[in-house]
Amino acid sequence: MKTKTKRVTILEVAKDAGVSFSAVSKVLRNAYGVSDALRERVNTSIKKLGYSPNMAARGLRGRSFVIGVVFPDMRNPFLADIFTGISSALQRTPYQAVRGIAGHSSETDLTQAMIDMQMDGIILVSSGLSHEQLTDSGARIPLVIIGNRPPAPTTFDTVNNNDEQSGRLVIAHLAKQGAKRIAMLSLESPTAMRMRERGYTMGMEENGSAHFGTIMRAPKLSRGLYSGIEALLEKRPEAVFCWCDEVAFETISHARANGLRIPEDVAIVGHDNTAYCALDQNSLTSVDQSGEQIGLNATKLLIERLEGRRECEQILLQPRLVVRRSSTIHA
Amino acid sequence: MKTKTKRVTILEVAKDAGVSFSAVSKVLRNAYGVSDALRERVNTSIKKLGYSPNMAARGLRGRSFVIGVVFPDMRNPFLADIFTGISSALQRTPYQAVRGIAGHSSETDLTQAMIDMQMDGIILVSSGLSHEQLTDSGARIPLVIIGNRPPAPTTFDTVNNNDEQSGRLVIAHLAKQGAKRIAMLSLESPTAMRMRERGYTMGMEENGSAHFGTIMRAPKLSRGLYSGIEALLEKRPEAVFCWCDEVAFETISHARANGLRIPEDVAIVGHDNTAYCALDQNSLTSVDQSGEQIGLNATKLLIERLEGRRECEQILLQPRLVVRRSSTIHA
DNA sequence: TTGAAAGCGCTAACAA
DNA sequence: TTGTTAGCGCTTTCAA
Repeated sequence: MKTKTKRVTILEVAKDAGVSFSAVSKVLRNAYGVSDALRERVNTSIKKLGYSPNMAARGLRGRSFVIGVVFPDMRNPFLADIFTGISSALQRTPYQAVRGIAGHSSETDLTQAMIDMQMDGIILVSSGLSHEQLTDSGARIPLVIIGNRPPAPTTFDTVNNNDEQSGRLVIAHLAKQGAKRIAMLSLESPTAMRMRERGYTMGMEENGSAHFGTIMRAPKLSRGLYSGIEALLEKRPEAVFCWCDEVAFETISHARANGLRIPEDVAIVGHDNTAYCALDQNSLTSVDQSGEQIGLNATKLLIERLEGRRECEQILLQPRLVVRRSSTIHA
Repeated sequence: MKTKTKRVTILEVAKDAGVSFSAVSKVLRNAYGVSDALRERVNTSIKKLGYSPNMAARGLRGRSFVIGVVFPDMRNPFLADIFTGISSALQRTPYQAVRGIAGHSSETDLTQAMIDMQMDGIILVSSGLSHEQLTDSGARIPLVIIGNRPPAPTTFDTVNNNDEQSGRLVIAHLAKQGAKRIAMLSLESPTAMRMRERGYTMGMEENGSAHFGTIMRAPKLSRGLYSGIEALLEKRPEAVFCWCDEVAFETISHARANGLRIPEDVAIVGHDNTAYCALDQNSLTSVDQSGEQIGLNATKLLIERLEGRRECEQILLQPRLVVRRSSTIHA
């Protein structure tokens, strides 16, 4: 077995600086009662020896100053936006940098693993966990949930896009252009999707076309989606509202392959306004929910929690529609 | 400050099972000299109490059984493939699950942070670090580098796609269709790109069209790329070989926006064969370098290292070309 | 086959 | 203002 290279410890720094090792710890923690001279001396030694604190040891006693971020997968570029928000929010705080963590194991395992690694708090994105599981996790560690709206959280905070609003924005936009037969491609698990569907349904009702509505739900891993999209397109809807941009891109692909023109034969709208929407070959109308803002807010909430807040807080952000060619029926 | 919920420790398990706490530790580590009866009893208590070992404390003494994965960013879907490979490789080993970590801080900081968190080893993907920095890191912690081919590594292992081959495959394919003026859009930092460029150059020479070659390098964050692509397209090359699919998609977008037909006016080839290539609106010819295989191999190497191997190893994988409409000039 | 005891590197009372 | 002293939860000798 490989012998790990010996690290510089707080003890060696203390010896080098000619002080007690707890003095070094104090400097590290910005604790009270350290003279400038001592601080200076210690800092010099730290730099000289290239010391850096051992997080594991640190976490064993107090806080580790590391927060964990759990993503369902890495493939959705929208998640990257959220992470950007988290990163920049952390930069302005006295806290250590983020460590974003994604994995393939089950979310419960991952969350547990993070607790095991002494993370101070966790941000869970688009989790498929039940309300009960979330409540349980929240009782064990400070927790912020993104993209999931449980009825009445008691142990954790949430940050969400106003998904009803998303659905209504889309339907209003399409209805204004005269569309009636508007279908929706949704997703099975996260509760945020239920909200988006509700917005869609409300919109359809306001539009007086509820009768023409169809919601099709796909399982998370967009496998069986293919046949689903084909089947949906065969019904010749005037427009399709897709729960995320990736699915919308695929719908565009299928429509084209079947000789349908976009938006003349079928208008398509996505959600998240990810970078690819702007590409000429997609030119996809999409709902922008600012992942960066979401990440920013989630981090803010988590830090407040770590600092002592006990009551739960819920944040709801407003989306906006970015219109492009894919839904501009009458140009 | 929030008081953390008390965790179940090894001590409580010991009490519950009526054994010494070191006996529990032995069961946990599958150490020698534990009777089946004792093991049984301890395991029952572990399940009953829902105990799970504290990684930080464990890492303080021995191995943490956690390995870190550093990605340059989250936006390239090819990186997700690599992560898939790493995950599945770890599933078959006696080692703990992976924790993939991505961040915005500098790579050196991240690597350091991982060492601080007691990770046993690190996989660095598409790192921009210098050979010296890599050598230094490799001396401190078991290290595997992906997508970077330093001349003669002495402290770490590498797994790479045969990037020269990638370049040659593309040029051969285009040359066979009569193309001469083939441009390449490359990237500044990682050395893997230098290899890919070399393959391109060699291909152009074999094709007798070295004279017509142009390599344009973009900085990592595809910002200034836009104007670059425009400028490149204005020279009206017959084909453009892009260092990755994302850039190829953007090139397609610009070409279309400028009224160029693909592939009649300009053929386009990408690299990585990511999922979007197959979409009808892209139908992008691309080099497949199997991220999953790369991740798998990297993990294998890292585990070998952790188990004691001292000599460095280099693995080179062969790419293959997946032809689609974007480069089928004569259909 | 089991258990006792000594740390790993650090934080956070407490004493000096 | 500084240093002393307990641990945090675990691994790993070494005795019993």
